[in-house]
Amino acid sequence: MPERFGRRIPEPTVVRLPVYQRVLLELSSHGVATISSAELADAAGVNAAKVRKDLSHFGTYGTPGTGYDVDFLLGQIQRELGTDQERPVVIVGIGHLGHALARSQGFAGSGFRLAGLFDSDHKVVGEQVRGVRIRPISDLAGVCRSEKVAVGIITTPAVAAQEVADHLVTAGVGAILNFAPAVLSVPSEVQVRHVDFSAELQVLAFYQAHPEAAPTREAAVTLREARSRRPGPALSMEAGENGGRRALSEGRPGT
Amino acid sequence: MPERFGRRIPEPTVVRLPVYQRVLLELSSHGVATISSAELADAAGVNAAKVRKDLSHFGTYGTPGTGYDVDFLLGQIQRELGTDQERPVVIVGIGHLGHALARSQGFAGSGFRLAGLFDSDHKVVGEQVRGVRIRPISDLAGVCRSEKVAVGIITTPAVAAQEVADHLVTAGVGAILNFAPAVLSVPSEVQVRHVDFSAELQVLAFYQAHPEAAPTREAAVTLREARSRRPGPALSMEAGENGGRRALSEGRPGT
DNA sequence: TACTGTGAAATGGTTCACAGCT
DNA sequence: AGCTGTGAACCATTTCACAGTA
Repeated sequence: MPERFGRRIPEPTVVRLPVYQRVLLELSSHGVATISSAELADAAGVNAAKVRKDLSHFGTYGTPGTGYDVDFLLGQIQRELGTDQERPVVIVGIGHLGHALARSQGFAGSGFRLAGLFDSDHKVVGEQVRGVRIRPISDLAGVCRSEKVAVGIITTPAVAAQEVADHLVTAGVGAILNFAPAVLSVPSEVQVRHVDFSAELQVLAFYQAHPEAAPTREAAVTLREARSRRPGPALSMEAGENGGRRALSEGRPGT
Repeated sequence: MPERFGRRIPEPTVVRLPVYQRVLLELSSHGVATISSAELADAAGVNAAKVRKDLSHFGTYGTPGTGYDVDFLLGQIQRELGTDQERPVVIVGIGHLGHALARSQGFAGSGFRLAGLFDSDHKVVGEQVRGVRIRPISDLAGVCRSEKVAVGIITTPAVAAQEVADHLVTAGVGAILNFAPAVLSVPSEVQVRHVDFSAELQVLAFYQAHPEAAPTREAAVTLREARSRRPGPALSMEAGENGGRRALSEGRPGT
């Protein structure tokens, strides 16, 4: 029996769920009906054991001898991730990056809704991005409370980040995605994730300068390659012209 | 003796290096002369043992009984990260995100130089961002080769990402920072790091929906708090008015 | 005394390998 | 025959705890 919750879910597992979700979404749109852990692993750039172990934390979703039903598994993952509900988020700091995130496609379809944009600069307050008005920081706490905002995104300069985080925490926001290059100090019950563009560049540069110190990476494979490297027809980009849903590696049709 | 290279450096260690660097940069600008592993750990949001183990991979930089010399340690970390050299990078896909990254401060001071901007859209080709002209993708390989580009940044839509990655690899670019929501398939000697904004949001949402499954986080502390929680004077924002460089937790002056 | 550097122990995540199901 | 789910083995990283040094 799978470990039906109460248990801790490893962070690396949770990080991989959105990747599986994306692959399954694409497979589903191509009319693929079932997929094995090995194929899903190829497409996600991980290995098959990891896929199976990851999924086993949530339930028994596969069928021995066949694999996983794409649409069913997709539904389960979306349920776990809460992609079905709409979580309100705010972005604080509407510079170029804040603008870019506000306009990105990452919200719709991933279960998030832009509940507010905030900036301290009087010159941008009042502007609209995607139909959402930019408000002054003084409105932040009020909006977070009234809209029950779950996640706050910080895209301010580093010097302002801690102050904004304090406002968010005070307003009851329980999760923060921080793009500012600063370490935030928040109560331990608040979740924080840090996205640091220049740190990522530096990590790449480091391993480039010291190849002998580099970890060995697992090679990923495109969906098309995942299919062609295993027995089965090539993955067509025109979804299922034969009408029926297919397994990713069923026997060649018409032979 | 510290393990003087040849050895593998754990990825988590490399990821923390830029964080230490940033903290030390700030300490240095405040005129702080020395810092203990415990204080650096507080400011970086990690624990002291981790700081010491991380640094031990590179050399013996500390002084028992005293701690680390801020400027010396900063210099060593910058040397390890190669922050002293200027690495040329290109950005492919100059939408809102590409624009934002091109304009960001993350390049200068982190050891990177914008060597080229590329987009497939004829409408933006020819525009300038930060004095760098946007060129067509057909110029990509040529520029990468002639400028010896080390790192390629992909900020295209997901569908274009693999094709761009192929171009970069062909042109000899050995490291890719991928912002597109797609798993890239590249030769194993090419380093890839993936920054996925909406996946990060989903991870936060997941742990918010399942608090019982959440990992327990280590609480960080601001530089100011790091100092005040330990015996010593408050960290002043006006750098060293007493002229001399100070330890972060030296005894109270004038008592 | 106060701190670093580091073996050794503990933890946590990954991979193996196979029993069991379809 | 083929593939899942999962204990057990393995490996990497973190944390402990302390000998050694300024």
